[in-house]
Amino acid sequence: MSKRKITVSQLSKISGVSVRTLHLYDELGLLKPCSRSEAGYRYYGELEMQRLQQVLMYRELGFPLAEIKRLLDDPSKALEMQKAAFQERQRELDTLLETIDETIHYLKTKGIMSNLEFLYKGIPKETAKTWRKEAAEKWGEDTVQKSEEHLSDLSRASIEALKQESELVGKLLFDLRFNDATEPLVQSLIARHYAVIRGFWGTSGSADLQADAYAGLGDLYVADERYLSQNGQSQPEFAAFMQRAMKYFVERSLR
Amino acid sequence: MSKRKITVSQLSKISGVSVRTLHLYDELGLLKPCSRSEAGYRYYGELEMQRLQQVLMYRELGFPLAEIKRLLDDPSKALEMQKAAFQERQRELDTLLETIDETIHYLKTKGIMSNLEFLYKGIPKETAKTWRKEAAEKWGEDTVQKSEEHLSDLSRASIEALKQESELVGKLLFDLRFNDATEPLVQSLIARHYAVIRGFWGTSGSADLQADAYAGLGDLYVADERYLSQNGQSQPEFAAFMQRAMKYFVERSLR
DNA sequence: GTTGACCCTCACGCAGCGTCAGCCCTTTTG
DNA sequence: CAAAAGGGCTGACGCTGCGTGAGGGTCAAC
Repeated sequence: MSKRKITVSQLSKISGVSVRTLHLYDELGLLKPCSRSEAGYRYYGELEMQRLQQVLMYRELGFPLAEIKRLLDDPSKALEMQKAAFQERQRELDTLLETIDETIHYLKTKGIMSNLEFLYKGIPKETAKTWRKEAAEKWGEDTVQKSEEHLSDLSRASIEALKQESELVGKLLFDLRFNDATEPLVQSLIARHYAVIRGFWGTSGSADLQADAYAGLGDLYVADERYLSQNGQSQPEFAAFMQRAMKYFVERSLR
Repeated sequence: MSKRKITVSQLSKISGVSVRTLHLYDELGLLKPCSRSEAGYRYYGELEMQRLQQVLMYRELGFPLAEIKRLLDDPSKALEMQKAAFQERQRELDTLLETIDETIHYLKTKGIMSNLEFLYKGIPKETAKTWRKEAAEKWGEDTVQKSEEHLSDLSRASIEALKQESELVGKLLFDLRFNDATEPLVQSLIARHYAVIRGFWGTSGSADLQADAYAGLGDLYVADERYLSQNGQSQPEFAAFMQRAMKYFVERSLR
């Protein structure tokens, strides 16, 4: 039973929030010190630290302070709040999936997909659906062992894949850096690169703006060699190649 | 050349921002109407709509309005802003990877990993590194065709995998719903379930709080049958099973 | 007793809007 | 043709979640 009380600044240092914030939380009744000295000094105990953790957790989830107070003061609301957080996450994932669908649709209608098709010949048009089915088959065989082998990989994979993909596309393009920037193979890879970059950026903004931004990135590659350096070696001719290819891609396929 | 001008409320409806916001942006010089009627009415044209899109794009990326104005008014700053956006995304991905590492580390030190190991026997301890290597080998053979087959899958996969994983774990647990909630196999799957849920929620908050939240989720499953319903059929005994298993897991492994 | 390092309470300021109020303009309706 | 309805305009104040002082007490050490 640690009985030690802690001052504002100490709590501030421990928790990472400012003293001012603690003052405010006190004022709002969100986090009151467990005791005060005669001089008015605030002292916090174990329970207060726990409560602060809770406050910060919900704050991170985007809850307004007033709501956090309600939730923490009325424990019967606990279920509600779990629900909200959970559904929020679900919604985010759904919209992410939607934007990917939109991107694909966008690429198709803009005629870029036809460009890509020569790479994908042998694979049916509805790549997305194919992917879904393959995944379903792959993961459908739910013998415990087999599935479990993949299990721990997946959440890592989900993020890692994004980085890997970007690296892969970069690698392929690097190998082609002495080719003509306008030839179909290069351009189809650039289209893929574009999609990946959109993935990194998020997908807000109109098509036009994305195009501008993408073209700008090509200039950036030339201006700042760090972006495309490999093993610490800058690759000026690769940068120039990318700039040409991206520019051509924007002109031809995105306008 | 569409010459049609548009009023505030119309632009508001199209773009989804409030009229007040448009007024504010005008005042700040962020988005001025292309013309005004004698009565002072604001009229916006094509260019203004495009500019608004840009503003909203950078706003979504978290740029303050003042900075957005600087960026858009001074085209020479374009490179800087691309840089910022790009690095921001990179940083987010990095921290995501970190939190996953932390989670794994956390599970290990808490002794849960030892629980899981019986499922992973045959696979070395450093699952993460193994995964990295496997991926490198798999994608290292960079003959264009082979790699390209996976390419379009990846960005979908990254998000889909998270959902798939959660569904898979749920499915496995469902098949075990008549078993004892405390037996090792069930508990190791629950541990996985816990990790996935953390993934959905994000990973803020202390270990204690996450534990509380997780236990609470178990209650939620029982309280609201929609969470665990399959094909529209609610599964009360499954919910009860999950509640037992999760509760036991929290008591045994997280306290 | 004095010097710092703390602590306190106002109180103002900031972004990014929401939300009136009070008034003018334009379009529709009777 | 006039009146009502529906926008639009410009202030101006409010809100959240703090940062950043000012002005002043307190506490431990020297």
